[in-house]
Amino acid sequence: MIKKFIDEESGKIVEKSVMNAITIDCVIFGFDNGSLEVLLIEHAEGISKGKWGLPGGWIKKEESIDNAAYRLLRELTGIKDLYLEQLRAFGEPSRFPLDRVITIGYYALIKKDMFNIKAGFTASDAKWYGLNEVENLIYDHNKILEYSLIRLRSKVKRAPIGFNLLPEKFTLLQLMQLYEEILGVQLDKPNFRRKILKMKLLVVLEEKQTNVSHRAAKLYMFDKERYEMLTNKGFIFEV
Amino acid sequence: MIKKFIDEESGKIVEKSVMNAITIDCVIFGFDNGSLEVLLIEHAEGISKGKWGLPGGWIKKEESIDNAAYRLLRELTGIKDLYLEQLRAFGEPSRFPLDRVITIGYYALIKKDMFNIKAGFTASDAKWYGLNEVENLIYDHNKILEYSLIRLRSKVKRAPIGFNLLPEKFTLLQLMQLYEEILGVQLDKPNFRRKILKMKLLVVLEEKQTNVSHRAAKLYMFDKERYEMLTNKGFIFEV
DNA sequence: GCAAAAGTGTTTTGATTACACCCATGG
DNA sequence: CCATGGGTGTAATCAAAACACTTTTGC
Repeated sequence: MIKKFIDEESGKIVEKSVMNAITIDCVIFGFDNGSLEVLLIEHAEGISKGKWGLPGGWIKKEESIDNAAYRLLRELTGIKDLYLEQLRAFGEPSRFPLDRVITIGYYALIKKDMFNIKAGFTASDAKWYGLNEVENLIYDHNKILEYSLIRLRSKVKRAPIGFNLLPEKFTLLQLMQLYEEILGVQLDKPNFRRKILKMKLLVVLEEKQTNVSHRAAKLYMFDKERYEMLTNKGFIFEV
Repeated sequence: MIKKFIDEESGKIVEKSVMNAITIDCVIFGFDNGSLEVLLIEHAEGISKGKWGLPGGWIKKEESIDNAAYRLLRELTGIKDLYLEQLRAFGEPSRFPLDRVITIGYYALIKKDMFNIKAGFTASDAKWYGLNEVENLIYDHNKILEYSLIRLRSKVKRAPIGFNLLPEKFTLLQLMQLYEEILGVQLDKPNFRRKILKMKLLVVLEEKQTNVSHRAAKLYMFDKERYEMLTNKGFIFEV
C-alpha cells in the first residue's frame, strides 16, 4: 500500500510504501490549569469523517513502530522532546468496520507550553479535551484511551514521568496537583513535600513565583541525571 | 495469505486466510523444582530451520489477537486453562530478515503438571529450558523473552498471578520459592508466611505433605473468589 | 490585618526487617 | 538423636498519615 507523506527535510510530498492492515494510534496527554487533557483529532477523510478520534497513521515499511509513532507526533505537534511509550496492540476483528486492521496504541506526555498544533493533511482539526468531556470516539478509541489512563496511573507511581507534563520550572504545589489529577486522589501537602524532596530528584532554583497574592513558592526543576543514577541502582519511585 | 490449520472440532485440515506481515510469539513460563523455565520450539520450516525460538504463528482474519494467542497455545500444549497476557508489539524493521513482519508478544503461565506437548506442524520439537540455559534464539526472540521477564517480575508484585505456575495444592515454601525465583531475591520465611497469610488469598486444606523427612507442611489453595472481591475494592498485592 | 498558599514540626500508627527459637518427622 | 524444613514470637527500625502551627506575600 502506498501513501503520501511530507518529507521532513525537503518539505515535498513523497510517496512511501506502508504496512498493510496495521496502524498506530496515539493518546497525547497534556496538563493545564490542574487538569489532565487529551488531544483529539476531527477526522477529515474516509468513513469516519466529522467524528473525533485519537491521532494516528500508517507505518512506513522502513521505519520501526516506535519511530512511526514519533514521526506522527512530530507531524502533528512539531514537538521533538516528549515522553512516548507503547501501550499494546489492539486487535478485535470488529474494531475497524471496513477491513481487518490491527492498531498499536501509544501514549505520549507533552509539555503544553512547548506546543502548537500543526494540523496535518489527515486531520482537519485538533482540540484538547478534558478527560470527562470526551464522548464517543471512532472505532475502539475510547477503549485505547481508557487503557492509556490505567497505564499512566500505574506508571506514574513507579517512575517520575509526570515531569514531562509540566513546564521546565514548576512549584511543588503544581507537581502535587498533577499527581492528584492523574491518580484521582487527595494528597497531604506537608507529607507530599517531604516525600518528593527526600527522593532527591528535584533541584531548587533561585527563582520564585512572581505576581501571586500569597507567599511566593520556590521553583524546582527535575534532575534527570540524578534520576538515571538512581534508576540504575534499582531505585523505586512511589508517591 | 492462506495457511493450513487443523480444525479443532473435526480434526480436518482446513485452509484459512491470515493477516499479512503480523505474527504472534509467545513466551510460555513453567515452574519445576524451584526453577522458572520457558518452553522453546525447534523450528522445522523456512529459513530458521533447526534453530530454537518462541512458539508463534499467524492470526486468522476472523479471530482477535488474544484468541489467536490462545489458539496457538492450545495447539501446542492442549491446555485450556492458563494465564495469558499481551506484552506489546515488536516492530523493528530488521527483526525478521526476509520481510517486514511485526509480531505481537504474549506471555503465558501454565501449571506444568497439567501439561504435555503436542508438537504442531510448524514445530518439530519443543523443550523446556531453564532461564540461564537459553542461548541465541531466532529473530528478536531473546528480546521478547527478556521483556517478558521484566513484565512477569513487575506483574507478580501487583497481582497473584504466580499461582498459575503452581499445582492446585501447594505449600507455603513452594510459593515462597516461586517468588524468590521470579524476583531473584532471598525472602525471610517467617515474614513471607505472615505477609501472604494476612492477604487472605489462601485457603488452608486439611491435607498435608506426605513422605517428607521433616515435619509435613500444610497444603494451601489459592482462593480466586476472595481475590476477585479484593481486587474490585482496589486491593494491592505486594510481596 | 486578612486571605491564601508556602513551608515546618510532631505524634501516632502500622508495616518491614531481622533473628531467636520451638515443633514434627524420617532416617 | 540429628538433619531438615515447618511454624511462632518479638524487638527494633522505618515509612506513612494526620494535623497543628508558623511564614510570607498582595490587596
